[in-house]
Amino acid sequence: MPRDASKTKNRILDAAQTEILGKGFAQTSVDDIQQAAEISRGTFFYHFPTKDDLARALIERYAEADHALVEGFRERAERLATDPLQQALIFVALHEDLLEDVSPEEAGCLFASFSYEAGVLDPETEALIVGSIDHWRRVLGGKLAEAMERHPPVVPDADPHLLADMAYGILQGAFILRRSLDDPRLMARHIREFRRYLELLFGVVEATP
Amino acid sequence: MPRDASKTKNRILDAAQTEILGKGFAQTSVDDIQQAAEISRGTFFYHFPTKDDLARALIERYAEADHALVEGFRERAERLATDPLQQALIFVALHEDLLEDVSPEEAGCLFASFSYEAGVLDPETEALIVGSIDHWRRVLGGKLAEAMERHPPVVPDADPHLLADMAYGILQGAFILRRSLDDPRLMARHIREFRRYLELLFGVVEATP
DNA sequence: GATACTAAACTGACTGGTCAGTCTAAAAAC
DNA sequence: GTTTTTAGACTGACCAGTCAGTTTAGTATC
Repeated sequence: MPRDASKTKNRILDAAQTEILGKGFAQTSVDDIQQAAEISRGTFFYHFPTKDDLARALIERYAEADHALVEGFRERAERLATDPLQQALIFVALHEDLLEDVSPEEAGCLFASFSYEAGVLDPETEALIVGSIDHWRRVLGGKLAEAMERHPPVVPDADPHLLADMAYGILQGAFILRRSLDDPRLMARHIREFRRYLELLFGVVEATP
Repeated sequence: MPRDASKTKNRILDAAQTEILGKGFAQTSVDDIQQAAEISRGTFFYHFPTKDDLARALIERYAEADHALVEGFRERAERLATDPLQQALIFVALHEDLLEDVSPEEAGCLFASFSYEAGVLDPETEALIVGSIDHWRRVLGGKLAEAMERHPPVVPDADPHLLADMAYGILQGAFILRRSLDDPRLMARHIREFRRYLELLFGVVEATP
């Protein structure tokens, strides 16, 4: 009996996401989203009782996709190598591949966008973001911790989880830089540079002084 | 009541900055700012014809302060050491000191905040942000380039400007993480980790495999 | 007498949100 | 196999509130 509701709902979410990544949540009106999604104003509120509900749905979808992506990367890394250090390096390299050639519009993390607009989200959704970021950090941090057990780093007191945080930061910074800089490849190179650090830290590349 | 206009103007700017860093520009109303600054509505518009003018003034002030800070750090680094590598390391370490014990409210960069709210600023102000970010990158990148001439890095094709970008990212990422994480010292440790990378890259610390 | 401010009322555009009603497609009744 | 029913999907005009910005009339300070 019904028309395909989920299709429309996803169109709304898609439109909202690009709009919000560009302008921020508060500055994106329901009208903006409605026009971008090419649906009527009423349809928007049919699917999302309030604008805040949209925000929550967006974050939930984003968090799910993020989780799937990270787990996918982890699995691929574990399939491609048995050594945890190699797995960590592959995990990072997969991010590199993903971020080759990102347009300025695509460049951006919904989590970061909302983190600069505090107070919009209810505590549970806020917690979802924190959990999602944490998941990423734990996966990479965990692999690095395993790696350190087998391959002692060339400096004594290296902290695997601090390294993961650093990588997270490089990712976020790259998003911001991508918006003002022209080079579409820069993001991947930033991550590449981090990978090089790991290689150096674990003595994968020979130091040639 | 008082006659000192610049004092009031600065109070408005101060209030606006903390408010905007917390909630974002669009979500911060003139009333919010006016109440936080404890001035009347009329006074706000006496000093800033439009809300956008406030945004511009804020960015200009922030960019100036940023410039002064970076140049100050550069000068101190150049005073404390003659070797460009040591200067670069000190330059980074000074950031570390600055970011010891940052509260979640303070954690944030106005440039990043506005970068996720595109369309608010006029092109000139936008350019000011880009220029400001670029200045930071050029100072660190330049020092690292000098350093590489004197001290060849242990890996062959290290790019000093890419390294500076990475550092910028770590800084930005640390701001975002600081908002959801409890540890006030984390930011400094993130930067410290980057410094360690530089030391490793330039062979300042001995690799002990 | 000019500058710096206050207090409050006001305007108009725009915002999130509502609602009475229309459309669509499939199931039920004949 | 045509007609009727039904319920979810969708529409767009409309409402009430909020926002940036204006105006006005007045006070305090130098």
